[in-house]
Formats: sequence, structure tokens, C-alpha cells
Amino acid sequence: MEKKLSHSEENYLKEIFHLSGELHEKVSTNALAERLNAKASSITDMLKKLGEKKLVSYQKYKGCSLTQKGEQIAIYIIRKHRLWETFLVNKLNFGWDEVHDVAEQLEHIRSVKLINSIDELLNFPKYDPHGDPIPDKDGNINYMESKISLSETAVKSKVEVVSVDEDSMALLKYLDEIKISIGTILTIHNRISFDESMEVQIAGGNKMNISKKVADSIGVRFKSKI
Amino acid sequence: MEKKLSHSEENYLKEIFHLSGELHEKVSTNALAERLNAKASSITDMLKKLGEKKLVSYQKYKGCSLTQKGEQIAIYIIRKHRLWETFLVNKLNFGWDEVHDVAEQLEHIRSVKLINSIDELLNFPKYDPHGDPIPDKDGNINYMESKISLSETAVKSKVEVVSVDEDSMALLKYLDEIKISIGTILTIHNRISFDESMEVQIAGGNKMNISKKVADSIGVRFKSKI
DNA sequence: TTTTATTTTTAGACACGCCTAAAAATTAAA
DNA sequence: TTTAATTTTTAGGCGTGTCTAAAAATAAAA
Repeated sequence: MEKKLSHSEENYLKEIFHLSGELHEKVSTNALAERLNAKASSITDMLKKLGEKKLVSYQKYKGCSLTQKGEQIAIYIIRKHRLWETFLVNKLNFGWDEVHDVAEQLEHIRSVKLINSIDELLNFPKYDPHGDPIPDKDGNINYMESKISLSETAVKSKVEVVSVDEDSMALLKYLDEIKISIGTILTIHNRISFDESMEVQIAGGNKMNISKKVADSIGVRFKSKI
Repeated sequence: MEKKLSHSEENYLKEIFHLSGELHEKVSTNALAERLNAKASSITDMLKKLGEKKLVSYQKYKGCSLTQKGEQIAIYIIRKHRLWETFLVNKLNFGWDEVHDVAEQLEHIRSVKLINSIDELLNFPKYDPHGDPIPDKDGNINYMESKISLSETAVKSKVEVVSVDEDSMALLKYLDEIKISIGTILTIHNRISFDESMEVQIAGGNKMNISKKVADSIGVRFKSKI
């Protein structure tokens, strides 16, 4: 009864999940088009099909959202993606900027036994190399509640980097250069109102300037006031 | 310039390689159709396309064979297939009858770094779990010269099992049951001319009867006369 | 609230990889 | 060597997933 989905269908579900966020907001056709590098008309076609399959609920001109069944599948794809990334970094010494493209392929491999074995081999990791939570076998996701964006932190606070956006290789390479990684402790010294950039300091290092765009894509957890 | 091939195209190249054997014989349309579970007309279509891409040489009604470029790609796919099978068995404790289907998916993952890392992780294995040689990074294949089929062995000889055909799960399960695996030493006691079956004995075990079909799919190496 | 701009959907097309049915070429048999 | 059987190819069609261009619905601005 359970038909298997195409890579394309799986990607749609995954991206709808990402775009709808933790609040399960509706996702617009254009937003999806951009994320999937496709034209809006193609999105419409696919949403119709996924709608018929009861994987998304979709009404013309009103955007879409995942049904429970669709979300379940999306989470499973994300589980695979993040486990593979963890495998590549932890077992094969890939850099965190090298794993995304390969994981996008590996996430479509169909074998429950395989992915659960990888999970076990890695000792059931809770977070992937970018700090994103790895859904467990039953689809439960352990979001880090205290996590906020670096760009939202108050001046003079001290935070720990817990996640970074994974989809830009350029960002990851840049963070590597400036020595920011998961676990790095940052002190926020100043916020420049002109361009919303921030002056931060790595424990024991020099102060440096971080643009708004970069700060937006770094997730941190509060450590303490200075 | 190097366009990437579809999974389908890769599968065609791989099967042409297998069917043409070590002597690079021409492969017929029907033979391919059977291996690929497709109709002959579909094969013709694809052969035309692969011909245009200079991956196979193809003349109407005359069968096909791989060009150097096509063979190179085929060998690379086979390298990936066999390395993944070895990974599944050696690192994730899959049974040798469980790996084929997953490996058929994994062989299409595009990442040179990934497959070379897996190779290294496995310590550059020479043979996969079914005893087939794993092509190295440069495409060299180390065929075991002294290998023959069990069905060709002389009565009263003693042989070591070095390979088994991997594509039938039923065969692999059966061999598991009768305790034949790579490395098993067999003594050939008799050959029944009526059905061409053989009486063989595992070192320290009982004599048992092996059908022609099964013997055909076991590769052995001569050990010594009794 | 009417007009304008933006978003989304429809309509029609195309490459891919497969199919069936019928024709053509090759091979085997009489 | 002529006929029969088999193999292979052509012709035309179909579902998938994409596209462009044009129409329709919604949202924003005047």
C-alpha cells in the first residue's frame, strides 16, 4: 500500500518541513520555488500531486503544509540526512563544509536497516555536525529550547555556539577561517547600529566584526553575563 | 564537459560490462533486456543514446560493447558497488544476502572523496563479501586467475570456495544454510551424470548433494588431490 | 475603492525512460 | 535455398518532472 516516493517528492516534503518551521506555518509556492531552484509552476504541479497523495494539504493560492503522514516522511528524510552528515564527519573525517551535497544524495537511500545501523555505529548521536538535532527512530526531535540566534544576543553576554546554518558552503568555510565552530565560546562586545554588525571575541582571541548576515546564521546558547 | 549520467545509464553500462565478460564479447539486446528487467525496445533506445555519447559502440542488429570510456565508468560503478557491500558486511554486520539491493542504490552516489574514504576505512580490500575483485582507484581489477567454477572440478579434488554469484538472494541464503561460505574447503566425491549434480563434503562435515545450478554459481580454487 | 503590482495557476511543450504492437532484419530449419 | 522462427528495431504512446508564456487570483498602493 505504501508506495515509495521519488527523490523529488521527498525533497519537496523536506523543504516544506524546513520552511514551515517549528510553528508549522503555511509555506508559499514562491518560497518553495526558491529553495528547490525550480519555477513556481513546477511547484504548483507537484503540490497538486502531493495533495492527492495526502502528504500535504494544499489549497490553490493559499500555500501548503504537511499532513501528519507527510511530516513523518519529511522527518525520516531529515533523520537520514543528519545521520549521514554525522557519519561523514565523525567516521570519514570530512569537513563540515563538505558533507551537505553528499548527504543530499545519501538521504534518499532506502533501507531502514542501513540507517539504523549507521545510527548505532555513531552511538545514537543527538546532534549533527552543524548542531541540528537528529530525529530518533520514532521521529522525535529534540530541539534545543534555549537556543537563539547570535544576532539576537545582548551586548556583554557570553554565549556558546550550538549550531550554524548548513546550506551555505561559503559560510561554513568562512567560519572555519575565523575559527568559529560548534562549542566556541563568544563574548559579545558591541553592536554597530549602522549595519547591525557585531563585535565579538572568541575566548582568548582578538575581537572581530561579524556581519548581520553571518550572525543570523549562528545559533547560540546563553552562558553568563561578563 | 563530463556530463553526469543517470542511474539508468550507469546501470546499462554496468550490465553490459558484466554480460560481456572478461573476453569483452558483444552483448545482445535481449540478454541486456533480461538482466535489466526491461523490454528489448527500451534497450534499443538506450543503446542509441549511449552510442551517441560514445560510451558503447553499437550497430543495429549487431549487439553492443563498451568503449574505453564506457568501460571506465562501468568499472567505477562496480568499484563503488563492491566497496559498499564490503562496508555493509564488515562494518555494519549485514549478512551477505542482505547487501545487494542496498549496494545497488549506494553505487550511484557521486562523490570521489566518499568512496575513497570508504576504501581507506576498509583498508583497501581486494575482494568483496562474495569473492568478487574490487577495482582499485585507477580501475585495475585483480581477477583471481586460478579460479574455476565448482561444476568444472574433477572428482576427488579438494578446493577452496573463493566466490559466489551475488545476485540471487535465494542462493546466498541456501549456501548459508548448508554452511558454505568464502574460504570453505570442499572435497569433491562424486558427480552424478543423470542430473550433473555433485557430491561434496565440507571439511569435517557430512557429504551432501549440490545441484548443477548451485555448483555453477560457486567459484573455487584448486587446493590439492586427496 | 479602484488601480497596480505581485503571486500563483493554467496551458502547452519537452526530455527521459519506459511500454505495446507492428515491421524489418537475422538466424535456424526444412 | 526458400520458409519459418527468432531477434531486434521502429513507431507511437504514457507518466514524471521540468520549463515558458499567458491568464487568473490575491495583495498592495494610490
